[in-house]
Amino acid sequence: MPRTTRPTMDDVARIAKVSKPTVSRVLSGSPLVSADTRERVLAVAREQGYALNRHAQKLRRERANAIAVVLDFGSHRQGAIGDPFIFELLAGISEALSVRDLDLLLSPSGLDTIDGFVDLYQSRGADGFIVLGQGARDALLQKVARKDIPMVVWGAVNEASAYCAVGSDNSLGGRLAGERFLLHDRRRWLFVGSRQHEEIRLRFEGLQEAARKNSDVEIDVLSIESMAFSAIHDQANAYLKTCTVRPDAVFAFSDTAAMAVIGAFSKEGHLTPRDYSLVGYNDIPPAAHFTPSITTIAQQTGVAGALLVEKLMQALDGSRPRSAMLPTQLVTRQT
Amino acid sequence: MPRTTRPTMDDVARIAKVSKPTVSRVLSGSPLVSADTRERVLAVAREQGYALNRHAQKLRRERANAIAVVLDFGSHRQGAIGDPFIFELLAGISEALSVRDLDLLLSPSGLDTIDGFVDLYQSRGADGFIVLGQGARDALLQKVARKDIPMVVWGAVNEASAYCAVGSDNSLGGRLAGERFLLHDRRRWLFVGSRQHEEIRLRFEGLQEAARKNSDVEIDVLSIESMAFSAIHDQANAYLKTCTVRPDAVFAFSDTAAMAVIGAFSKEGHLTPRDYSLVGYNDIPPAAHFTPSITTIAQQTGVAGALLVEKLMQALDGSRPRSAMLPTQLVTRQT
DNA sequence: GGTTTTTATGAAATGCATTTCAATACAAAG
DNA sequence: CTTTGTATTGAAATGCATTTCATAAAAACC
Repeated sequence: MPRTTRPTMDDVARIAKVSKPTVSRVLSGSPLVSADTRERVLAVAREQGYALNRHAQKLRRERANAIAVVLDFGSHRQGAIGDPFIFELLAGISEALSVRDLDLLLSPSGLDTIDGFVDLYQSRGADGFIVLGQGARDALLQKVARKDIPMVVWGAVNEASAYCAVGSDNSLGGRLAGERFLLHDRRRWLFVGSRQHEEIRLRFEGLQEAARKNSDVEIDVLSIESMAFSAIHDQANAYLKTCTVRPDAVFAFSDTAAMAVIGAFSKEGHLTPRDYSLVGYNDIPPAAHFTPSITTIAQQTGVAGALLVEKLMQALDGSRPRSAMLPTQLVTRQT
Repeated sequence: MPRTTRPTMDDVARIAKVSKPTVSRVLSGSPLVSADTRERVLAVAREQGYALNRHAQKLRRERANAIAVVLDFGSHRQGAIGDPFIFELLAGISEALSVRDLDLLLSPSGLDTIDGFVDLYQSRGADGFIVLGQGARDALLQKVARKDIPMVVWGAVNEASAYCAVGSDNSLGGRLAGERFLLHDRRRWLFVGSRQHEEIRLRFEGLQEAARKNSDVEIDVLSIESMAFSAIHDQANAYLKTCTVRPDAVFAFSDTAAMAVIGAFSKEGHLTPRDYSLVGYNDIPPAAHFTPSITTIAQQTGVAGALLVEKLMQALDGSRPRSAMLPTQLVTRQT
């Protein structure tokens, strides 16, 4: 007759004729057990189909062994403007956590208020947080950081900030785009993106900085309201129809947005690279194969996830990791 | 002097002058407490900054309140062929779980063997599993299902399968593509994708089925080895250079792959829609705005996530949910 | 007024592993 | 042969909330 209830550590101990602590030691790889005891215990555990109860373990150890990754799906759905880019970031994080044997809790609910963060943290639901894109909630994150909750953020790097951020040099990205426009003698620039997002605002600032090198340059802004692909497309289309002077340079906050702009503008006969230069952001794979291929700003996605996790580990160890800025690079293509 | 150790339920009980069970009842919203006791307890809990220990709760309740979502990042990195599509699926799942107050454990490690699944399940790390894309590991999943572990899979729907699957009608998708090719009098078809993946194999079968309606049709297969965007691009390019007869119709397993093919072929002067018809898969947002815009098969991403979760809930309740097939649709565009 | 029901609350048992501290056994040293 | 050190192992305390069962109090019924 098969056992009706799962074996516990006590059962294993009894059958292997050792004590519970010994079983515990074996299972957590402690060197304090003799080789044959270890083997005996492992054999019994295996033959009994024993699996240790993670919650008992976490309760006792007083840590969750899990990291919450916060991600604003809202802005990534229906149009996925979030790009393969965020996905790669997530993949990198997942891998880095995996290596450290930490669970990844994806976008737990309730993290739109401090209380949500504090509660999840205090209730030991997560040992730390990785926030992807501070978006428009910088204020919230500042408060979280002040509560001494381990957290790192992907996004705009700001030395004055209370939290540790990792992100690419957005302002440099903007500058690179602007310099390219200058090189091509473009004077009427259009910035596409929402300045509510800190990181995107920095890109805009970089662009402005480049613009100052030539007093003729004028920058207009198309402030994106929805992240949905088709919404951007429509907004861009409407813009072109109503603007007094058509832009001869466009800097879009993402490659996907750039694609939307290309489509919208071409419907009105405004073509790149003929009529305007275009620079996107992120260098997602299709950007290279789009027609025309898209000039863009590449970020170092590969290392980003690992770096975020590394910084968070430092925070877990009680130290205060420094923010880090990853280099960005202009990838010159047709547009 | 501030308390050095977190308050426990006992503390709250003592301060509120009630017993521990009463606090527990209040916190879990039981109707078995009088209104003023409830209020008093909540007030004390708030003022003491009490947060219940989730692990103690999970230990006692004997459930994790968490679902593991398994996702093969490997095939989605460096080129993200996984598409915005998988991301949308994930968003849908995240939301549906959130509503039910379940945590989402993203791709926990070790789930590449049965033991991994069994262990995570038995150790109560997760109450159930959602697997995104059975890929090449159908055999593993069959075994998991036979262990009576609650699981639903996004992918190929096969009635003979031991597990519950939700997916779109892949074979219909293939048929629709084939019919379009027939309509345009295309005879030399090329299928781009790996038949190791069950879902993709079904699309191929659908295509074959359509082909049987006309005896002149010949189908060649470009078997994709890597999911990376540039790898597909290179493979497609190499194919075109070495094939004896150039294809006049291409059915690609994803829109992203379709983009890669368009790029690769156009380099050799082989253009769509002039020289060949092309049908992609997934209808990701950029597909509509690519130049040329891509004809594709649309899946019902919106409901997929919610449906997966719903089926899994049934499985958790002990019933055996039926597999479900979502309709697919041809979206006709330029290619 | 006495009895049955309902409502509200508490005592104690339970879920399970880890860690500290003490004890034993055995080997090395003097 | 005693002393000291080392390697193994175990008893008991600990981490914290939920649930069952029992009890007390209040309300409803005859």
